[in-house]
Amino acid sequence: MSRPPTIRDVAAEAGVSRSTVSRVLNGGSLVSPDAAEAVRAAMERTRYVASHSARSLNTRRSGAVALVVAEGQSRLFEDPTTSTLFRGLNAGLAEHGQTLYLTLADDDRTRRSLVTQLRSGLLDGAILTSVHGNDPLYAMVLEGDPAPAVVMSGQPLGAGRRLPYVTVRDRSAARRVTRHLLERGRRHLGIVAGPQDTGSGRERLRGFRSAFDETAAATGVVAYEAMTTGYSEQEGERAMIALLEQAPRLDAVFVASDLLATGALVSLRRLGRRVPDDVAVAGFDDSVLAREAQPALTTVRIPFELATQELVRLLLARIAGEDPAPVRLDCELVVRDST
Amino acid sequence: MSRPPTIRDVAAEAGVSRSTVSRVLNGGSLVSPDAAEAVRAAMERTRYVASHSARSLNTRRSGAVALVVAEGQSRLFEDPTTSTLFRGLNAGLAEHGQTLYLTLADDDRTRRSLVTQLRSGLLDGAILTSVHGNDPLYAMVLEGDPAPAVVMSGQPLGAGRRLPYVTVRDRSAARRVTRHLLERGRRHLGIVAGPQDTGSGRERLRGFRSAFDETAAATGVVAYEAMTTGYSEQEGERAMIALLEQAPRLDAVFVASDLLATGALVSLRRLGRRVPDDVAVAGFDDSVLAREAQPALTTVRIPFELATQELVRLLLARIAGEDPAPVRLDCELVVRDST
DNA sequence: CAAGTGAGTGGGACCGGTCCCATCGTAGCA
DNA sequence: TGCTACGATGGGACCGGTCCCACTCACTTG
Repeated sequence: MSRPPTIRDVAAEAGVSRSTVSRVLNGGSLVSPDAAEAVRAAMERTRYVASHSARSLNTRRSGAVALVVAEGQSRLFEDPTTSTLFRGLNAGLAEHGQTLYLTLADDDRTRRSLVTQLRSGLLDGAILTSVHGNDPLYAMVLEGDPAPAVVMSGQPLGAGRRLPYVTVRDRSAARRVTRHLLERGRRHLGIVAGPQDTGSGRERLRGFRSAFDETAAATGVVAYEAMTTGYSEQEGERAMIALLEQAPRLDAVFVASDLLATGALVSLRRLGRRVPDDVAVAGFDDSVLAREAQPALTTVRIPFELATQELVRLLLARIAGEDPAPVRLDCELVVRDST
Repeated sequence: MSRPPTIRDVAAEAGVSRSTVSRVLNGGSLVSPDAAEAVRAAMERTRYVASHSARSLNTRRSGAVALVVAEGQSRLFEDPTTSTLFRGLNAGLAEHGQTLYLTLADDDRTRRSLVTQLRSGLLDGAILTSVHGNDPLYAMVLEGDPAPAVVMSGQPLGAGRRLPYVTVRDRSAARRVTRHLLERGRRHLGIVAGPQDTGSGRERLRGFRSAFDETAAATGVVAYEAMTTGYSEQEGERAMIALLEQAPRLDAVFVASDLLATGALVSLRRLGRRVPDDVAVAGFDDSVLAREAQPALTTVRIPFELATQELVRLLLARIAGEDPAPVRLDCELVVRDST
């Protein structure tokens, strides 16, 4: 129960000065091999671990960043894409010596708390995800001089537009999916569009509409739309039912996420529609759900690996005080059994 | 882009000493109303936020703790119980001025990193969950003098037995569920038991067996068992199929979690068994899934609120250097439509 | 009226690192 | 051989708070 050893204890144990110990801790340049070895042995013996607060008081860096989920309703990680993002960022940031934490900012208390953590230096920065509309969080993290290092996963709306972000080209991907359904000869097209107060939700709907307007409207194809307020499986089930009530002859549907599409499949099965024979179904994300689905889902592959790398790059740049440009990534259509 | 204000700037602005500012920051006892007001106004004007590292260097407290998910395979929050735990702890800890982060410790790198964060003072403590078997993490967090403040959600096995923990009385709850199925007149009992390298998984199976041995074996009732290695929905689907192959005349099944049970329902539906007419199904947790399921699941209500409170209490006690006793909580059987 | 009391305040030391500068010793070079 | 250059090292100041102690001053009390 004695006090944990400090750098002075290690120095005494190794027979060198604290400066030398500090140098070993920070890469060991300008230290003789003998001294370095003596210090390492002393650290081992004393079970020394550097004090986080003392170090970060000088460096003005904590080495910790947060992935912030700004959405309250959701079951957090119900959607495997969030989980994928978390793991990817975790590994990517570790290479740069940063630790990643997941945290929630879905009400006034948690939002305030997050901003304080950023301003007080507990966190070096944050990556925002699942932000809806013009979330008050945007204004809060844009305030101050310097403003906290915050980047956005997905395209921000409202005040958040001033944040650096990484997104995929949702609109053009949605166009491609829609054209694919038309090429399959489908005539009664539907979309289960995601929440219209998120960038991806809006863009995917726009892409669907624009592909329809361009190539389909003239040829007598009809289109139907249903919206959701989130990306949960349950909402996918409900929206699919609503869509079929509106359009009983529906023969193809583009669903704005794989998780929503999983729900849509449940409803279709329950209502006795065969996929893809009666209704073709396409998703978005190419998450594990698309491969596991029965039948396997045609979907859009988001380049998660690349997106993660870019998010890490943007965040580190912001922490370094720079102002990086937003990133837009291309997606790939993955055709499977459901269309 | 000027330096953020320090306590000295605030003191100068308010015309008092930094001691007085510090007192206001820490509750404001022994400060005259005038001085307190002047300081508060100065903090407002300078947009002062106390440096986290400077503060925690003195207090030896960071005010941050982590909820650690030690399981690699899972989709993190697929199971809503983890999400519930996270939100509950978040709110409970906030009342004591602690922030909660979620973090992963499922491989060597992340385990080491966690322990360093605890020893360096970045984190004051941690709550472990989803730990399997005799995870190496146990040994790592038990080492040191003083050992880091770590408590366990769920009953630990292996070396972890020395950690304070909060668990429910899984065994007696499982007995109650099993007896309930028997009282419904079912004769071909099955269990989809959770992972046998977790405390809850083992205890729920033991409870099932003991209820069977006591009351059923003599009366010609038969029992079948299937195990899983995790608590995912997919494993529930697979285990249910395996169980039915082994026991086609099965007429009741106790599934060790609601998420597993959701999967079991999928398989039963696919195989044309009606619930509860052909097969009665009971789950565990009373998560949102149980209420949403078709039909609504009979299950065991875990007192989440109480469990969360107790976890907070145990963790704070550990942080304060105490050695609190483990906690075991009673559960309640909730009968719904599935049995 | 002197002494005691306690609220309110200020300042120095300190927490445990990092950073910068001064110093030392030796190898390299003219 | 003398001077320079540079690798290696030590020590003081400092990061921005908290803590403790000393001090003032008004007010109570014997």
